[in-house]
Amino acid sequence: MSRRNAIKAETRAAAQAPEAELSVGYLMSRARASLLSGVDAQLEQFGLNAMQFAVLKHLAHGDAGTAADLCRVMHYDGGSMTRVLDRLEERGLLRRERCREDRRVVYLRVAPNGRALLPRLIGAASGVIEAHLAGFSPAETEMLKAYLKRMIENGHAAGDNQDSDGGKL
Amino acid sequence: MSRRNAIKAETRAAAQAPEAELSVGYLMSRARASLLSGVDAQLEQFGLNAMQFAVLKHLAHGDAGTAADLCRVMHYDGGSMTRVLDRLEERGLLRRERCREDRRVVYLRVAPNGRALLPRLIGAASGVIEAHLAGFSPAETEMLKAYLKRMIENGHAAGDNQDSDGGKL
DNA sequence: GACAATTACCTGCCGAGGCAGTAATATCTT
DNA sequence: AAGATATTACTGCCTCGGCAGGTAATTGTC
Repeated sequence: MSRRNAIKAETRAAAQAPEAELSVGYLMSRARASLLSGVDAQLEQFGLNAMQFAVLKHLAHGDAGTAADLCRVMHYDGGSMTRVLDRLEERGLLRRERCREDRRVVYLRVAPNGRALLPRLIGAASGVIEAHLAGFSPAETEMLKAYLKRMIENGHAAGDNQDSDGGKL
Repeated sequence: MSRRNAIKAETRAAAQAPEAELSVGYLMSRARASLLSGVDAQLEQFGLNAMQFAVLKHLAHGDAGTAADLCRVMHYDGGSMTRVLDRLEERGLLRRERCREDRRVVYLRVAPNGRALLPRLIGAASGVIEAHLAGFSPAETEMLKAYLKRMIENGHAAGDNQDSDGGKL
């Protein structure tokens, strides 16, 4: 009944209304959601989700050796990280090993299982990203990444959220 | 001392490893999170969050008149939408009005309160986005948006997630 | 008119992520 | 040495968003 498909479609050539930039955030949310759900769908066959995969990848790559490092590198919450690691350990893809010199620390080691699985995980996840970047020239992909990095740095500078990494990413 | 400092940091500058594209998703998540938390922080003074604001804006702009329309336009879950609308109604920014011809439908009307508040909300939210886009030329902003739209369409085509809109966006 | 299918809205449930607080350990200050 | 501070990992608690189910109302089919 009456359904008005009133999608205004935002005459794109027109003057920049003050809320015009809002669509950037909107588009980013949508693109990210599509990416994420695609990766999750691909990884479902392995019983993992995107976050668990990302953690495993960072660990295998040597980006971090402890949960705290991982949180700093990935800008991720410590409490949630504990639960992600629990899951990876349950799955037998990861081992926790208490450090002897500093008994607060728990070293994280990717189990052989996890290391063996990783290539397939990377393949599945990369496939989704590549599909989303279909038609992008390498230069365009780099441009997109550069834009995103600039936005992140701008947000960082604006103090919206802060953390004390050196800014190297 | 004898701490482990195992952070490798691995300046991986070049060579497109298969997981290189993964950083696109990573950067998008970070940029979006920064944007979102910034907007939420700005809107906190009004007792609203980004989603509630977005809904109010869409309604005021005439993009939708019912919850179902809103969900289609914003690609948002119906159950969650109910709760967002509950909150807006509690705050007195929105009125629900049952349709007489089709008693399933509830019309959503922005209350005078909400309409009066909206400019300030838009200002606060736009400020955050503008801060994140500092240094972007209009052409660059448009380029970024175009990239994001292409990614969304690609994801749509890949069937990662689907919905039956005409593909106009 | 009776039945199925669809639509709109709402509710319950679950996983995910952020935040605060805790216990254990290590480091710094006095 | 003793207390204050910091760090690591972990645990509740909260909100949010997606999904499945449920009810009411409309539409379509026979």
